[in-house]
Amino acid sequence: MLKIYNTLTRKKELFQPRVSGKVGMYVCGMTVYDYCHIGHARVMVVFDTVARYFRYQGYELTYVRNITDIDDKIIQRAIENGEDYGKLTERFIDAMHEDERALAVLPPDLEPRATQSIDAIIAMVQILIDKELAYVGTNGDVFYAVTKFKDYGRLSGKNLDDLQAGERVDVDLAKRNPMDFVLWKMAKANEPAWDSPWGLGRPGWHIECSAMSTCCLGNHFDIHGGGMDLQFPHHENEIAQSEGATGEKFVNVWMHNGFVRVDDEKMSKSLGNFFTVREVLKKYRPEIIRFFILTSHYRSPLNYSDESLNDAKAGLDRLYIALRDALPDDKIPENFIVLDDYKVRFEQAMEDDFNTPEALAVLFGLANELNKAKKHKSENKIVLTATLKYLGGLLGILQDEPDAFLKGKRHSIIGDITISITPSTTMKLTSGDEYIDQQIQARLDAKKAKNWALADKIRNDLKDQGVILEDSPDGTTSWRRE
RNA sequence: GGCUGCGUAGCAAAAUGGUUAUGCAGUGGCCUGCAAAGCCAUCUACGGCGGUUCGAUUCCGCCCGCAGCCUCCA
Repeated sequence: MLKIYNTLTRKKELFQPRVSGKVGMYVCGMTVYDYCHIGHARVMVVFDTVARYFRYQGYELTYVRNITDIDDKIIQRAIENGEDYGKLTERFIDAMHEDERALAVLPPDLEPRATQSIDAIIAMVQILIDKELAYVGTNGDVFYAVTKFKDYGRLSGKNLDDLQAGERVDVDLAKRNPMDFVLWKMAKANEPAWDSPWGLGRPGWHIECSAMSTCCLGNHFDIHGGGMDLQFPHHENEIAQSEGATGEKFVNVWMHNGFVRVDDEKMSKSLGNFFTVREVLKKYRPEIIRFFILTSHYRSPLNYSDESLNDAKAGLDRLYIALRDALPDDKIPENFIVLDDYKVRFEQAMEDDFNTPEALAVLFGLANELNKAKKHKSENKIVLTATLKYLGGLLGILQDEPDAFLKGKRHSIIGDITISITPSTTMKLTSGDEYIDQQIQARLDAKKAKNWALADKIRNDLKDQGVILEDSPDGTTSWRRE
């Protein structure tokens, strides 16, 4: 029984798909004028995890995540760069897809772009004008008349009187009401523009999402997601546009993920306190970032710091160490069994509004059992390993070979350029590993000769290079990177 | 100012009206030549004040503190 917190009702609700066995989910994606930061990574990972879980539950999911590839910031950045805006957005779309692959985020089923949805946008604006929910302002821009939509403010718990009392809205003389928002914006000279009944221009941001979601999923669909900050005005405006245009209910469940913070402040471009995914990938491997994001509930704030990333690394190491040497060749048997009690606990956690921290606690419990089974040479270790890896897979983690993960460089071997590699290839063993094996052999010889001083020196030297040696009871030595 | 939400041990982070969260770190033990890893044990908690209750970290009220939104933002 899957329960999801619905922003619209501020309650956890039992999830009931509109059509039995099917789910339509739309998530507001990126505006592509710069590299993705960790906040964007959180949206991708959170909703990827949600999508994976729906599929695991047997739902036929259509997951749509749009791309905003035309807006003021894109135009401004293109001018600054002296670059064609289309070239600019192509570059950052490619970069986004690289980041996505690195984080083991499965691509959405559909990825509509605003610039490829202009016809649908114009059609929707026209309907809103016909229904007198929208009007052409004195400057030629088309605006939505907010007061004409009776439920305006319901999602964000605001009402128009309060908003106007806030007095933080620029007074735009072209609008009838300061809260009215733009649906179609007239183009200035040399700006990218599309022909429309109201003249050359481009769509407003909010109408893009209404048009694209409706195009892909129909007038009424199950889930709409995005960051907390989109609640108002973006999602509020989407409801006004879509319900205004179609006369139908727009979305059943609204899901909003919490922010990534730095020093207790929202990570954002405007504050300038953001870390891009590729920056962080220089220090930490992609799976560590994904694990870090999953350590907190998706609606809670997530504080970004080196300390928390190091903790994530340590936790993930523990899981991989448990998986290491659990099976003769690290291969899960073909017809493996998943231990039911762990599976049930894991599912209970996930079905309680996607409680990934709790789900991870189940994995740690499993790791503890597995370590004991290994110690006692119990055959149970096979089924425990299979279960741990299987449940980890549902979260998009623990799919690497344990040795590849543990011996992989702490930071990705990818420079600025080649992040477009899958997580497992980033873990490829490097040539320096032969040297490590030689040193381990030398140390084993020294140990045999009871030359502890030499043995310890070798171990300490390797430690200084970030390599940790671990002797096992059978006389062999394994190693991993710090 | 209005509207949301949050405040859990050294750090991170869940659940819960009475019973072990979990991870990292610390302490003691086992294991080890010594370590590391692992296993066992263990110390640190529920912002403050009231109320409801046999009993509240958990429900209610007030206060304090923090964050987000009210303008583009995941």
